[in-house]
Amino acid sequence: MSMQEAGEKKLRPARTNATKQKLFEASMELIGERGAAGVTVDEIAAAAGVSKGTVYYNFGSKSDLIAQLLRHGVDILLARLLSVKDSSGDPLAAMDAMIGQAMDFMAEYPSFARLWVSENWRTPSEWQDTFAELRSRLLEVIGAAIEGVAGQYDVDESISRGSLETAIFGACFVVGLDRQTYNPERTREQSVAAIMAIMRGYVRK
Amino acid sequence: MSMQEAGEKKLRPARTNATKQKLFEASMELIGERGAAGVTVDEIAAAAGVSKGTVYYNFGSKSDLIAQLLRHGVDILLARLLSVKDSSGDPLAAMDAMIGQAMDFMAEYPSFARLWVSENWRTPSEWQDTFAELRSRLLEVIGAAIEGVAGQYDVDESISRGSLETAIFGACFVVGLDRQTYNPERTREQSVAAIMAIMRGYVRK
DNA sequence: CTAACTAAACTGACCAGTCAGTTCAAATAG
DNA sequence: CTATTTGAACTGACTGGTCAGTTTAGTTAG
Repeated sequence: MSMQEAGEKKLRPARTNATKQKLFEASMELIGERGAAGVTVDEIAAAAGVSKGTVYYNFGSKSDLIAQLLRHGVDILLARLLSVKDSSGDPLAAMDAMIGQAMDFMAEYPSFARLWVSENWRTPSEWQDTFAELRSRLLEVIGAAIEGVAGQYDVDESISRGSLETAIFGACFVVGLDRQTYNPERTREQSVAAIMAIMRGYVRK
Repeated sequence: MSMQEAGEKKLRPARTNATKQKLFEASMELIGERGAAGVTVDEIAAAAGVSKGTVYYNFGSKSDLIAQLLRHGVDILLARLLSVKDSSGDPLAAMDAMIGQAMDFMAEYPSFARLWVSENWRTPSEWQDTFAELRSRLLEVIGAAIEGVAGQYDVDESISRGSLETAIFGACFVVGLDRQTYNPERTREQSVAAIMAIMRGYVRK
């Protein structure tokens, strides 16, 4: 479950980046399992094989660690979504590929997905602004993909673009998590197909 | 935000039921906002206008309170979903009505929805079994509605029933919560339409 | 040499759960 | 009709423990 660099944080002493990486991995795992409030800084430090002081040397606070964790995860997800090139020229196929990427991400970083759905709709929350920003970055990408479909197919304009984005975005998280938690036998393709039903219902018959 | 009786718990001294009700309402609100781990029993007691001891008199533990809270909420949601009578004879219309009921529920009890998505995919969790049971009760109802559609329309059999249930179920929560948190201007109808796109993509053109 | 890290002790706030005691409405007795 | 008893419902101070964050003096690696 390695979270390779996605955000290229300026070149700082190698040790620091390695340490931050270990802390990201450890805290992602623990927080995904037991929730942000349910995990102690001592546990995170221990799981990362690092002392507590190091956590505070690298991050200002537990809250700050989690905020950076959220950005880190979204950077990775975004990179994957953007890696989808619409080579075939069919925007529906591109959409399919993107949802596939999302499913892979959920399977690889289920803890991130759990953290996201656990804290995303909390109000007020310490990470409200972080979530708002990250959410809109993600919805932008999905919105562009829908835009692509709308440009090349006859679509049901009575369906609001925003609600559609939300439904797809949300379905990716929920279907991905449900697969991991309750239905491990479900295949990636089945999951993608179910979510793609939204798009097929969006384009006119 | 009153949670009227849904489960008709045997006739017990009036005071206790009233107290439990107040505790349900108060804890639903607080836990929905700050998460199960982020709320103290003292706060819940204070918000319900009751002493801490009363919480422990009525519930065995904080954990037990939350488990009962989950059941309580699901009872209400189930009652609403089941209130949809397929009077028109069109299973797609029935589906539409059910999703509408779900949207109303999410708007009325957003805190329940937040609690659900916050804790549902935690593993291991104190409420794992509770969630598994409640989840299957809910999916059963949605599954029956899909069954109805499949019986009367030509449907894309390549889409797995289970994944479809999950996608719709999850989309209801996510779209409902997103509306409340980020897009209050979105109408109930827009939300229902977006989710119904899944169903329209499921039936053959 | 110095930034990164360690180890361990410490502070102050917070919190789940307990328990001895109080309230009061309804039942029973006189 | 009044006095007494009962017990379910409730109270809130208290206990034992936890945890975020700080500090400090020393160690390691680049």
